[in-house]
Amino acid sequence: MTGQTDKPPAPIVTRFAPSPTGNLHIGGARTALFAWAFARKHGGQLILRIEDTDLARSTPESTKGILRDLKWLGLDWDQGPNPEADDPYDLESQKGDHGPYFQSQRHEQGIYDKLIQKLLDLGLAYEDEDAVRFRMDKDIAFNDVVYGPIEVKAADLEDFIIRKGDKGGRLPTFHFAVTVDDALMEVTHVIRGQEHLTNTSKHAALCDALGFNRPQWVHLPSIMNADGSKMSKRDKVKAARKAAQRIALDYDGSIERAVLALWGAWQSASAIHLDMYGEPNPIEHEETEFISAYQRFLIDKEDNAISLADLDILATVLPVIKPPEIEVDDFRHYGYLPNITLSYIALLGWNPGDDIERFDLNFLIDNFDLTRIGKKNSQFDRTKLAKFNAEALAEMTSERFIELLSKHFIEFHREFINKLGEIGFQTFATAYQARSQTLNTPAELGRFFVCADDEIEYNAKAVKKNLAKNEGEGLNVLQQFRGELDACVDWTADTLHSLIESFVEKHQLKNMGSVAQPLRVALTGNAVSPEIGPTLELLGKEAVLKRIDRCVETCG
RNA sequence: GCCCCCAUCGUCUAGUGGCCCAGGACGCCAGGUUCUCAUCCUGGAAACAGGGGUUCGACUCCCCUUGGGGGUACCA
Repeated sequence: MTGQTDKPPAPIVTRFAPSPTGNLHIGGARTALFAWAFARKHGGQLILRIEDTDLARSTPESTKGILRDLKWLGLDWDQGPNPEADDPYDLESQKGDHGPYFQSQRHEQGIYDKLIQKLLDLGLAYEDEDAVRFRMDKDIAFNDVVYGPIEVKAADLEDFIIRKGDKGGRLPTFHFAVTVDDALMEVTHVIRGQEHLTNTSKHAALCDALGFNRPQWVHLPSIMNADGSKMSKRDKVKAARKAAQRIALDYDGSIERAVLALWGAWQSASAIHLDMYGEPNPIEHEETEFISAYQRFLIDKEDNAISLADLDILATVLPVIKPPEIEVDDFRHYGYLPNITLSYIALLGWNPGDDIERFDLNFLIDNFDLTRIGKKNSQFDRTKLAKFNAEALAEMTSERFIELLSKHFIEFHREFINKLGEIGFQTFATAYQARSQTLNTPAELGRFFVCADDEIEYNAKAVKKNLAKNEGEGLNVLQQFRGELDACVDWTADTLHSLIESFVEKHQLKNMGSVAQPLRVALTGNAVSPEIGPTLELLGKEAVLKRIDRCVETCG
């Protein structure tokens, strides 16, 4: 009996190894997702390792941000920093037997220096001023699971730095640290972005020199912008700056005057808020804070990415700024659901092989397969994501939708909750569920629910079509129906709906729209709102009558 | 410049020599349902980058061109 041949298969170990130089990018999220799905599919392990060997750019805040973003997405890991720990750097709290999981800490433990010395002793590396270089003098061939066999000739290779000099704190470079850590942590599958494909020859050579087994390399095609350019956080700055410059140009190109005008707008908006709610605007800014945020993003330095906090400050008075979603946190901000975002990005470069596109994470785990990863870069299609998101929002129970929406609004659109109250907010949520692409949609479309009654601006086209046409037919209906509303004692959606129905019948009007449309213009300034019943109920009798009177006065 | 990689509807993709006058999804267009918007239903337009080979037969294999991406850092 030779049971020996039936060795248990080697456990799969994957890792996600971001460098903490900013928030988690949507491309990074997909890399993490694939590493996660592959490990889960095979009952293996996922390691989270923080590659903070760039002293100048790495920050603890970025590490925390990445942990937060992964948590929001719902991705977990078996080894690495503990997301629940107050200080993720704390050695005691890190999970796993192959720690520490921060490269800066591994460096402090001498892990890299010991192996660099070994290479030096073997004559495979040499000192170059205060740095150390590795000799690349042989042809290198390796296999990539996605891209197949790759060969690089020695002539095209150069000796490269494996340990930085004093300037870089004598830390190992990325190439050295990844190779060593992947081997020491017993990683079997290195899943990462395609930008590392060419450099993999360095890692293969290093593995050989150090006597490590080479892992399986799995390089993923890149995710690009809709115009085919590389998707990067700079896009956000570009969009914001463009909008800001457009505004500045409206003020004779004088930035100082644009800033003053914006600040004025901000202050009057705050005053209105105080007037409406009897309490100060929950988002408060100092004048200096506001101006410096504005100036920071006008500075023409693309690497200097604007912070989300700065954007928030500006976005409160610059509704025109809607930067493209690039980072995971942006998607949260704009109200996309984490699981939908994940299943959508899974489709960028991977598919289950049949026509199934709507699937959940369990389906992904069951069906994920490295051989079905494509080679072509793909462009990120926000419209398609939005559609998937809208479907998910529409399908869920209204209880669930209310729960998610109120969570989102407490964080980002507090004023709606303050104004509508708990019960009103539920009605509001239900009214918008089927109309929402994201959790932000109700805030965008339902602005009129929270603005002051005398703040409604009447859209000329809507007025013409629904009020003025046929010698003021709509206006007449509006005035007549106002009497019915004034007399209404049971101010609920159902009653109000019936009220319109019987009014239509009594006056032999064409349909509900004959009343609902003039009402919409009076209440919202436009011809669009949720169903008229709930809209009336939410606004309340007093506001409805006030708005009708003002509309008749203004448009009559 | 040099090196590596990639190439099917606008976009994400299915397709591994005959099942393909190329299928699905998002978007788009037209019509229908509807109090507006959205949803929903029905239908439609829309692609194998170009040129050479190989083969009885190429979207599928090979070569070239073109286009795109990446690398060429004491960034990762």
